[in-house]
Amino acid sequence: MRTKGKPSSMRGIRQLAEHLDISIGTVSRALNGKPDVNEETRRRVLAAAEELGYVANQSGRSLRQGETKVIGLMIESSQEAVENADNFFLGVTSGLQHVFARHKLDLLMLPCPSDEDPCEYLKRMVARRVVDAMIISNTQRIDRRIDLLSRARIPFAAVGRSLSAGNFPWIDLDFEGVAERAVERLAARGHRRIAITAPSSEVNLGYVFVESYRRALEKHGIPFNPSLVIRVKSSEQGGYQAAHELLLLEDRPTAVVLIYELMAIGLYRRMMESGIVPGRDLAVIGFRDAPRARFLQPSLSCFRMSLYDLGIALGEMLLANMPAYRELYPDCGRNIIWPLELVQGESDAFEIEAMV
Amino acid sequence: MRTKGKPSSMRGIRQLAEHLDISIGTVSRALNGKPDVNEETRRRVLAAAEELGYVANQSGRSLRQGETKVIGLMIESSQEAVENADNFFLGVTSGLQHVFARHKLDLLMLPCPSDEDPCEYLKRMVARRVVDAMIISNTQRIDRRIDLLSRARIPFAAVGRSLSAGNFPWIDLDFEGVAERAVERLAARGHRRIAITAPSSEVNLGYVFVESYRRALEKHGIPFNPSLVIRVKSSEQGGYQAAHELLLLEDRPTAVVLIYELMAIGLYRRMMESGIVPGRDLAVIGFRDAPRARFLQPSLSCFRMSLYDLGIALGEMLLANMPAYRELYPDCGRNIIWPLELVQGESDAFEIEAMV
DNA sequence: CCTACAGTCGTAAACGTTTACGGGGTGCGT
DNA sequence: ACGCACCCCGTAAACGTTTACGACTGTAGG
Repeated sequence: MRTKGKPSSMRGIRQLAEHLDISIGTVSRALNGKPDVNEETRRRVLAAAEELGYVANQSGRSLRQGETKVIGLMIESSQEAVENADNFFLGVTSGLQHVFARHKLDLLMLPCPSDEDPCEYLKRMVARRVVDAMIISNTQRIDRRIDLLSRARIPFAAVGRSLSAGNFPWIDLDFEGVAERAVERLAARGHRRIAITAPSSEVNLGYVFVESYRRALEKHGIPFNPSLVIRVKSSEQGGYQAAHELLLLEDRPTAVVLIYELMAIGLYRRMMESGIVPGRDLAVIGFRDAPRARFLQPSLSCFRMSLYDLGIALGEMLLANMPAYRELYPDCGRNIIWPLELVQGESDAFEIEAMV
Repeated sequence: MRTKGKPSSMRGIRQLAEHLDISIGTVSRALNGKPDVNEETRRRVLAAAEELGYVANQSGRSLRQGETKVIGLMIESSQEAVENADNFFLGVTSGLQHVFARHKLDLLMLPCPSDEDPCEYLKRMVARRVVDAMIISNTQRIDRRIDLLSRARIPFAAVGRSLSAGNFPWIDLDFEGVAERAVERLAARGHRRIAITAPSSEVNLGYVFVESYRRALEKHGIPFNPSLVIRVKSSEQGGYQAAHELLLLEDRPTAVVLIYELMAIGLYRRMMESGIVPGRDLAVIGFRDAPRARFLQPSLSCFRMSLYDLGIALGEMLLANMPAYRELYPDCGRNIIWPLELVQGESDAFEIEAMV
C-alpha cells in the first residue's frame, strides 16, 4: 500500500523479470554471471537492476544454496573484555575484510553477551546458519567451542592456541620470541637481574613464556632465579601487584619484562609511588604497542605487530579450510606463530655499568 | 554421506516431524509457542528438538516471515577508527544486547571496510535483508546514510546528532554540559585564564562546544578571549599542537579543557618538553574516562558515563521505532542528550591563589 | 438428534532464490 | 532434407519455514 505510482518499489526478482519481460531464471543467471545468457540480455538486466535498485534477498538465496556468504567473528562483550578492549579486533578485522572481499564474502562480528555461555551462543549462531564459517578468539586452554565447531563441521580458525581437539587451524603470537628477545636486549645493556611477569603456569602461556625466558637467560650466562618470576594477573592491578612484589625483593632487579601492556600502567604507578622512575631506575619492556600504551610517560619499549597483516593471514587460513576456497590457498599453513618486532621506547633506554 | 548411523543428523523440521510422526505444521506451532497445540504434544516436540539438537534454519524462517530478528550495529574499520577505538562500541554493545535479549533479538556488528563507501556498504547490507533494523554511529554533519535509511523505511537509531533528514532518533553526548561544568570547576579553583580546544566551528560540535564555554565564562564573570579557543584536530597530534599554541601565548592560560581524551597524551608530552607539569603548572580537564585515559600520569580529570546505560537507552529508542515493538516502549524519547559525570583526577588538583 | 463450539491437528500455499532440465531456434555439415 | 551442435531462454522444482484454512474429534446445549 506504500507503493504509489513510483516504479522504485522493487520487491523481488519476479518484478524485475516482469519489468524486463524475461523469465526470472534468465534474470538470475544474468545477475550471477552464468555463461548461458546473451550478453545483450545481461546488459539490459544489469542496467535495470541498477536502475530499480534491486539486490537479491539474502534469505532466499542462502535458503536455496545452503550458504550465506558471511563469515562470523566471535568476540566477547563481557565486562573484562570491554575493559581490555583496544584496537585489536578492529585492526584484525580490516585485514580479514581485505581477504574476504576478494570472494565477495562479508564479515560479521558476533558479540557474545556477557551473561550467556559462549558455547551456547556459538551453538545458536551456527545452528541458525547465519554464517558459513567462524573465527574465534580468546581461546581457552580447553575450549568447548573448538569441539563444537569441529563436530558440527563448520570451518573455523582461531586466534590463540588451545589444547582442545587435535589439529585445528590457529594463529598465535610469538610469546617465546618476545621473552627471548626482551631478555637478549636487556642483557646486552648490562642487566643481570631481569624479572618477568607471567600468568599462572597452569595456563599454557604461563608455562611457555617462562620457559623461553629461562632459556634466554642461560644463553646469556645469567643464572635463573625463581623469585624473579612474578605470577600475577595480566591486568592493570596485576602490574601494580607485580611492582609491589618486586619492591619487596632484597636484591631488586634492574629490569622487568611484562606480558601485557595494561600491566605497565599499574607498574608505573606503584614504582612512582616509591620514587622509582621507569627508564631511569628500572628498565621496563612491555608487550604490545597498543595505542593506549603510547600514553605512558616515559614511552614504553614493547613489541609491535601489524594487526592488518595478522588479519590477512588469519583470513587466508580460514579460507584454506573451507571446501569452496581450499584450492585457492593451497600452501597456507595450518598453524602460524606470529612474529613481533621490537619497538624501542624510553622505558629501557639506559645501560647498566658493568661491575666485575 | 557423512550421516552414519547416528540419529543426530537433524536437517530440518521435516525430519523432526517424521521422527515424531506428527505433521510439520504442528511441530512448528509447538516450537513457536502457538496456542492451538496440545500441551502433551508440545512437550514431546520440545523434548525431541532438544534431544536431536534441532534449531530452526534462520534463512527459511526469515524468508517466510520477512524479518530476521537481527539488529545491525554499523561500525567503521578505517585506519582512523582503529586508532581511535577504545572500549566505546563494546561498552555500548553490552547494553544493547541486554535490551535486545528481552525480545530474542540478536546483535550483529557490521564493520564497514575502510576502502568502501559507508553508504554503499550500508545499502548492500540493508538490501540483503540480513538485519531488521540498524544502529549507526559516527554520524557526519550531513550523513547520507540517514537519508538512505529513512527512504528505505528501515528502522534505525544513531549515536550522534546530524543535520540530515529532519527528525530521526538519536542519542548524543552532553558536550554542552561538559564545557559548562569544566569551566565551572576551574573557575571555582580560581582559574581565570581557561583555554579550550574544539574542532572547527564548521562542524556542529565545534560550534556548540565553544558557545557553551562562552556562556559558562560569562556566568562566572570571566571575559571571553577568542585567542584561548584552540581549533585543532581531535587527536593525539591535535593535543600536541594545542599545547604548542598555548605555549606561544604571552598571557599563558592556567587551565585547558580538552574535547577528546586522546588529545591529553599529546598535550602532556608537549608540556613536559617545556617543563610544564600538568596538575601543577597547568590544570587539564579531559573528556571521557576511556580506559586508556587512565594511563596518564598524573591522572586525568575527565567526564565519565556508563556505556552500558547508554546502550540500554539506545536500544530502547530503536525498539520504540520498530513497528513490532513500538507499543512496548511508549514513553521513549526520540532524542536524548546523554549526561556525563565529572570524575576528579590529579590533573587539575590545585588552586590558583586569588590575586586581587 | 441436531447444532454449535472449542480443542487439535493436517494440508498446502506462500516467501525469493538458484539451477537442472528441456525446448525452441539457428547454423552447419552431410 | 536431415541430423547435430550450439546458443539462449523458459519451466518448474527445490531449499526450510510459517500460517491461513479447513477437517476431524468430542462435548455441551438445545
